[in-house]
Amino acid sequence: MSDIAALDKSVSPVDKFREYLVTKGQRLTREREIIVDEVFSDHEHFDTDQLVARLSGRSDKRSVSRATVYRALSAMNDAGLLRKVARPNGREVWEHDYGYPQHDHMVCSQCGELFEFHNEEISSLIEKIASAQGFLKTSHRLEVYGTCAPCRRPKKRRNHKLDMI
Amino acid sequence: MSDIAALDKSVSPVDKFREYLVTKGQRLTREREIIVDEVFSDHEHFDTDQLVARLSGRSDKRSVSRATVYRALSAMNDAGLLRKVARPNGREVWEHDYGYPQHDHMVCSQCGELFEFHNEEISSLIEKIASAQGFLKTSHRLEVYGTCAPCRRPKKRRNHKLDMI
DNA sequence: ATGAGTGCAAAAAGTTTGCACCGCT
DNA sequence: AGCGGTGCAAACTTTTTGCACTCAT
Repeated sequence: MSDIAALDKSVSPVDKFREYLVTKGQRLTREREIIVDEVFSDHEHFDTDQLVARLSGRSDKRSVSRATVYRALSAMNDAGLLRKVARPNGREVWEHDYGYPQHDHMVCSQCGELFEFHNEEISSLIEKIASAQGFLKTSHRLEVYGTCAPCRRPKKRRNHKLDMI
Repeated sequence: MSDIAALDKSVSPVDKFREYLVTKGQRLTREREIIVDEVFSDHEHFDTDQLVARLSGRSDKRSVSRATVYRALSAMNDAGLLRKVARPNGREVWEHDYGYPQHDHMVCSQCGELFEFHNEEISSLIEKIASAQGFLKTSHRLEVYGTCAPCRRPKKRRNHKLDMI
């Protein structure tokens, strides 16, 4: 059901958002469209402030205020377009939840890098455990912490994102 | 190794904390001891503000300031006594990580209730996936979202924590 | 037209920090 | 004495909100 919709690439993120907004009696404004465009222009993880930096204070007609970005992200989250994920150092990060296969994350405590992985067994196992307790699962969030392969071989120093804070 | 220590009930949280502090050249002050006592007096999840409310502004000799509570929680986290977990509605919550068996959480989106569960299969599966990618796992955090059993039978209204915000 | 949406600035919420004073070792 | 710790208040960071104006339907 929702899985099918989520994998149906024929409906663009913007259209998906519009569909959601309609059901809520809300509108797809120019600002919201700009934000969706920007957010889905690549598959990178991003935090709210990064997005605000990219969108606000522009000189052209594609500038959006901080408040509107916050409001839009919240709506996109409710619409199923985005979800919040792992924080390499306490910060929340957004990622696409629509048109992107289900996956989880490994977070390197050394360099802060995020690694995505998908495993069917885990999903079904979680599903099984939940239903066994009468819990109706809608989603899950799994983060594995530790040290990534590159950081485990200390040949030379690598990019320590965590140090850059 | 660290698993063994974590399950060794002969070392109290306070002692565990002292051990950690010594290695850091820090001290187990009266305030820190009060905080550890309070935090380990029961197994409930709590947020920082709740703890501050219980500890600051007291008239007796067991009053601790907000800043000190924040500083102590951070240290206890580093010491392995506490860890942050699921936020039923965006808030971070603390729980015991020391002397308490590994477990994960199901979060009810309806009432906000947290349900703990433990499953060995999941842990080993995660372990397997991580090492397959050369990732050295130290810990994980899994949250399952959905609707809990009580909230699924809509006989009558129940405590909606989420509404109380 | 009309109700939702936007920008701006102020306010809230949550957490950190500078500093003078306190106390353990 | 010397260094870490505490309390307090100010500063910060991040997110939310009130309000007058704008715009999508």
